[in-house]
Amino acid sequence: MPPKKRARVAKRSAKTDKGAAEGETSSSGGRRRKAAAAAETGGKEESSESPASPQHCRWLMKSEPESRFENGLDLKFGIEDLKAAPDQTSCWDGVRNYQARNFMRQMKEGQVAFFYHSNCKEPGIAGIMEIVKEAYVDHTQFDKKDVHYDATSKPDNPKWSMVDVQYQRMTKRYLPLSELKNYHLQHRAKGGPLKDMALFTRARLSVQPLTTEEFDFVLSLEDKEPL
DNA sequence: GCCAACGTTGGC
DNA sequence: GCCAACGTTGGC
Repeated sequence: MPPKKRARVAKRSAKTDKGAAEGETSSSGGRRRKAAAAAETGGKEESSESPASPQHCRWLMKSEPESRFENGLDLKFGIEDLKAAPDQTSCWDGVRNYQARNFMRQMKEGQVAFFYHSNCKEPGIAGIMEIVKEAYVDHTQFDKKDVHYDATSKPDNPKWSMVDVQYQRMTKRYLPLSELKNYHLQHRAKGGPLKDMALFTRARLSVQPLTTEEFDFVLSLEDKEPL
């Protein structure tokens, strides 16, 4: 991903878009590597089981809340940073993984997503945000100074997209990965809403879909004891 | 800091 | 189109 970075990570304030259009899949002419080309088409491998992708409406997006430097730039962007942004809104830039990008392209304004803290002391869900601007060109792919610069992407056919998200609220309590994992294992053994949760079945995906059942169950945990 | 899992690259 | 090598993600 980014020049050696995580595929998640958002940063700075949004509202700065201007990219307007963007569009689709752009599968350019065919010289792309096949894995990439396949991933880029989206639909297919992302839902290997269902020919017609389910149409997701809830999401989970990962970002690192603790400082970590790359090329002298801090990748830190936790929920507190989103909350502190102008209008509590930010673009979610820096995603450099096709599946994650494709999921972002499916996002609709008004949908909600969990803000997940990754690669930190205690990974887990910290809060909830709302998608306030649908997919448009991620400008950082063209910025040589940016950690997520992608020399292979050209302005006349951008590879990467981003969305804008707005802080909604913190969850009533932090929901640690360890707790979610306990439920996942439990549900996998005896059945339950988290049995196929992407956080565990596709651990490296930085932008992932949740079914409403998964989302509601996870959210119900904020009113329960830490387990 | 380690390293398993897995996505991407690129030779053939 | 296969697949080994390589690079990244992210928990622990």
